[in-house]
Amino acid sequence: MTLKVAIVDDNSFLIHAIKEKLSFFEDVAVKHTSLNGSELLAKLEENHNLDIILMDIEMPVLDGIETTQVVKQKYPQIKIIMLTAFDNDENIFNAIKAGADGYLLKEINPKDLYNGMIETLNGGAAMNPSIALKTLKLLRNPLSIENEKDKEDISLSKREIEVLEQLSTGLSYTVIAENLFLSPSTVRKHIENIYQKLQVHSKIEAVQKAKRHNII
Amino acid sequence: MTLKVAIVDDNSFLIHAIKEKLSFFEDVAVKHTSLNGSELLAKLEENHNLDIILMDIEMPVLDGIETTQVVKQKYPQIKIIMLTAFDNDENIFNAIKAGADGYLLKEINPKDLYNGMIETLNGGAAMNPSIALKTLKLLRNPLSIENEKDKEDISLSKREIEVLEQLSTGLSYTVIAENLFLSPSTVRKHIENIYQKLQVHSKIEAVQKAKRHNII
DNA sequence: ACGTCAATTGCCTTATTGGCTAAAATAAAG
DNA sequence: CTTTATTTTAGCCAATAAGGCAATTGACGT
Repeated sequence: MTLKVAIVDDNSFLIHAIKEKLSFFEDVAVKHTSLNGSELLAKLEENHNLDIILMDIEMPVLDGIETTQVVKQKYPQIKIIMLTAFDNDENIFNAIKAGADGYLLKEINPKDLYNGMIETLNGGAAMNPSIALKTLKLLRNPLSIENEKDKEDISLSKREIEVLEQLSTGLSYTVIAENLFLSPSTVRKHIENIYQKLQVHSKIEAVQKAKRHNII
Repeated sequence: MTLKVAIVDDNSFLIHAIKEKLSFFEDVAVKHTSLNGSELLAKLEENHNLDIILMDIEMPVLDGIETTQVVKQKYPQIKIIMLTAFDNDENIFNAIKAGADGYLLKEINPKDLYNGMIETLNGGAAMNPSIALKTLKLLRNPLSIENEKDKEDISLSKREIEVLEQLSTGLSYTVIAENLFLSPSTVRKHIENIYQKLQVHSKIEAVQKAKRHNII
């Protein structure tokens, strides 16, 4: 069974270098490469039969963090390993939050890269030791996590937040209606509006997005 | 320059096994071994000229976590790698908090153990990929750190966890089926079984329970 | 008084979900 | 090579969710 890989990097020389490293391994097939996140997403729309994406972070149009977020949302089964030149804390943490399954540095040798990919496929995480240390530090220092520039301002009304709170516990429309002394129709309308504002289309997405934005 | 190592483990057979693994490497010298934390601390009082301590967690008298804390307090320059049979989240997190520089599993092969030690000495962190994954999960989901104690043993199959992962991003049955190259019926059956095992009756509840139990 | 906006409710239609039963194909274990 | 567990598929049915459209109420500020 060959390993289906995609590479995303705005530097075509580096793409070539990575392909070179992977060329040593018979069971690795580079399906396609992209110069930025949007290009990758377009290709995934066509065909998402991939095992691993090797992703750069600094890219124009759509960077590696945002791309990771989108890909993980739509195709959680595809493993994503960040493969980047820099290893500053913010990048690392954001990549992890976005759902990256590993974080390696570009100067990695072919064998380690291959091993990392295999281990990731087998349900582990590929990590450069220096990166691993940073994650340990982040864990020791939970304060450093709380956090940065985020969030477009999403303004939900008081009532909408109440509904969202109930939603987050897994209750059905009718039960929420009973709890808040409303008609089911009202609850549904509120939820409809919440979906609008959060730009989502289901309970789970709404709850998760709200949690990420600290609304609930 | 030889690497000065100490081993702490209450099982003398395992100490022997570790020494065996290290014996392949010329530049590694096992300075002394101890059967528990207090014994180690006593030896360090005499002489703390050490590079690395390989430390078990489960030990009588003074366990690996507490010992790590004390050693790191008194001799922060000594690197400590937890070398243990178990990899439950609580142990990992506590070891990290205590100041461990790495976390490996006992079934590790000699070469990886050696590499891990070298990388730790060079300012990185030694980490088993499965452990690395757990640290990532802990970072993504800081809440799961607290609620570690109360986990009834929930055993989901590999496939069920995959499905659950997809569920957690808010995808519908049909999309999950597409992503995993399954029929929607299969996905639905898996989800049904997941609900059984988790004792829940909806997507949201399943995802939340799974998160709390650090399954995803 | 007027416009705006949050909150409220209803109806209709389609899509998705959850529960139940049944069974075949694989994979893992002994 | 059986036994066992996992993975796979399907069809049926009731309940729930989601999206669109229309409309009423009350509070707020200008």
